[in-house]
Amino acid sequence: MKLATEEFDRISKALADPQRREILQKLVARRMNCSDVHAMFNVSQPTVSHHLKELAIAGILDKEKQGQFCFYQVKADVLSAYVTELQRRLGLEAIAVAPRMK
Amino acid sequence: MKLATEEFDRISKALADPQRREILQKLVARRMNCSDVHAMFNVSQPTVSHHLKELAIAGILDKEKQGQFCFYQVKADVLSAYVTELQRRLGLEAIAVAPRMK
DNA sequence: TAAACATATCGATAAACATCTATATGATTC
DNA sequence: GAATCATATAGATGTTTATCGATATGTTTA
Repeated sequence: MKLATEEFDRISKALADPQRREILQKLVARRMNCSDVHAMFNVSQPTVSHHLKELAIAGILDKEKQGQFCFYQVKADVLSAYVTELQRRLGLEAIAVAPRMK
Repeated sequence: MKLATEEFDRISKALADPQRREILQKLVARRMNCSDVHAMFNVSQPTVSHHLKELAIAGILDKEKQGQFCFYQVKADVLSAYVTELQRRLGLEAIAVAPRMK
């Protein structure tokens, strides 16, 4: 998977906010819905919703509606492609990067 | 080299601006001074100076004064540490990441 | 020493953005 | 169907930030 420059920059921006980065890290550990995430941080529910949306728009979260709940989970392949592209742009040799096993 | 969270976040922010990212990429290719960089982009000299400063503060550029010139070059070890830490936080297995040979 | 050059800083401006409260929308339950 | 719960949207606010022109500072050259 090859990321276009706009996608790459969008992801970089999505990762640049510490609050959003922390939310993302929680979702790396496990798939969660909005209120699960909300319960983990001292920010309002709309703020969480906003950050999840940004991460989803950037393409690194998958959004899945189940009844009244809305589950978000990381797209490991996109994250992997991002890191690979980052290494390329930074002139770092990537010998290999693979998604962690479940 | 292990990056603290503040250093990590600072680097993430430094990489998040497209203009700054492009400047950084030029410096990955070769060490340059401020006016060399300025000549490559359609932004003012103070803007270039500002971005270089941000990248240096984030710890990913080394600043070396030579007479009236000021050379900047990437710190490959810091970039490498950043990518490794990013992989860790994103749950991606890094099999190996090494600075490119000169 | 004056002029030219390289870089940094100052102060201003406009845009982006993180956050909030209030509210709307949609799904479940009693 | 009314109340409750989950999530999203709207609108406002304060902060950060990318950018600029003007200028200061320091270095080289004529």
